[in-house]
Amino acid sequence: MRNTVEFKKKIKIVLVDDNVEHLSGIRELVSMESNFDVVGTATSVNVAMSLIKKYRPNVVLMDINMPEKDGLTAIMEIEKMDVDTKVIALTGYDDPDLIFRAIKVGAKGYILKTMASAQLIYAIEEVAVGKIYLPTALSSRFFDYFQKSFKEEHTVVTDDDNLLTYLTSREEEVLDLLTQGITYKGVAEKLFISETTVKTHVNNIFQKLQVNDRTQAVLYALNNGFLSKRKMKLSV
Amino acid sequence: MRNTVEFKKKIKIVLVDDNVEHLSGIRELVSMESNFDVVGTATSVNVAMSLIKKYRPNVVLMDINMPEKDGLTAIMEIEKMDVDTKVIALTGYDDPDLIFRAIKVGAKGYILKTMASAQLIYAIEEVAVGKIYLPTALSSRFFDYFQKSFKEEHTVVTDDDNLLTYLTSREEEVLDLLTQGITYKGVAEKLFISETTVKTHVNNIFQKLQVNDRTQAVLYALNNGFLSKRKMKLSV
DNA sequence: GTCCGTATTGACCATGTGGTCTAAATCGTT
DNA sequence: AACGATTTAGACCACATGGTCAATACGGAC
Repeated sequence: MRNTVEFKKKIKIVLVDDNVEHLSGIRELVSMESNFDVVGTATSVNVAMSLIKKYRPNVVLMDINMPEKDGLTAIMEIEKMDVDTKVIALTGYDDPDLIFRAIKVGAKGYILKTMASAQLIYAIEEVAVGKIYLPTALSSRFFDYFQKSFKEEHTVVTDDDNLLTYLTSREEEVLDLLTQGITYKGVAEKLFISETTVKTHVNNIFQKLQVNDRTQAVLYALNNGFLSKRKMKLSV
Repeated sequence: MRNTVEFKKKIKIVLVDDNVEHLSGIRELVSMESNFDVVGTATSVNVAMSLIKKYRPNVVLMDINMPEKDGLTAIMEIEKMDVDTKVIALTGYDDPDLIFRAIKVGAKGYILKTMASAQLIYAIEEVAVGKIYLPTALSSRFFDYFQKSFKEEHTVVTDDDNLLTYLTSREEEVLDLLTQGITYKGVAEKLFISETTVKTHVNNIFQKLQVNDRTQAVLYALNNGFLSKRKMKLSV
């Protein structure tokens, strides 16, 4: 298994950590692998970015507990560069929110500093070939967090006393057009009905949604998952 | 290890699959475990729901490739019941979108029918004790999909030609109030300026956002991450 | 000091919008 | 056949909204 790797190019790595001792520690550890090539190290995000632009490494090990310029925004910037450089987040804390945000901004791996060195090596190898690596302990934290954040969104949208449910289908059509910023006249033309009729519908919508102008109606619709409804019917 | 389990209560399981043969196959498989107790099986979501309400199982194995009432909506409903019943999605396909949606609606596990039976047993045990179980192969699919969907959102919001950037800070304040559905008079009172001034600001906003009424302005603001901006400054 | 951008305010007017009342045609239900 | 809900439509009115022009005041930039 390891032999096949020998034939490939070495994995180019850049290390980023504001703590110099950590940096050399990690460097020593990573350098022990014969197919790893540490092309640069940095103690600040700014230096790291220029290193990355220069060497185009395969993998960046990024400490995300740095002051000044935050490690997360650094990951975002690297992602925005749209190059083939993968970032593994490195930190001391297994805070679910931090894990979630790191993955969200594009980290391809997340390793705790307390984890065994073998795990770090393995993560680098996996990430280098395009996979995403999250230790099981961390991935379950991630999933928990993910589901919770979605459950909150749900309870808001799926609320039983959602006034949108009182709308008739025609009123929904009209509201749909209102949420696109269309005037009475525009709606009337689209639905092939008179402007007066549109006004009647709109007034009924206001009554049912307990608002008194179109902006509030649109806001209510958007905040209560009006757009999500038709999506649900097709895809969930 | 297994001995400690013996002292605990058995894990109550409900199986749901529209294919009767699959159903009996899974039942046979699951029943072999001494600490599993299959309290019911169903070939339709409706029957399944009443079984779940009746027996309050610890785990539900749910085939999500069923016609008529979809398995995913079934999971949503179970979640909405807010009971301590965990659902493991069971399917033949490792479609990333399907995996993502299943987890999104609250599935605590996702197993392919082609996977080894030992994996299913393990998944049930893990999920029963409150963990989330996704085989590595599937979790990497999930993460890929997750990051892609977020990357798309990003590119929209971070768009360079975002007209919102042309607004002055005062105009942003006014727009902020507009996105809450407040009238000229209301805005004037909140900002301690005259109604006329508000109108001027609003007109300038329309010019800059290239729209011609407040609804469209609000929609533009919402669609281009106006609200997300202040959040970002604090939390990313 | 002068210029430019921003914030402020007033006046005027056309039109869009919201509120209310009435009423006809249609459709499904009882 | 009768009823209720929905969809359609007109009339009328008050007021909010959007468009335009002009003017003052303040701050920073050159």
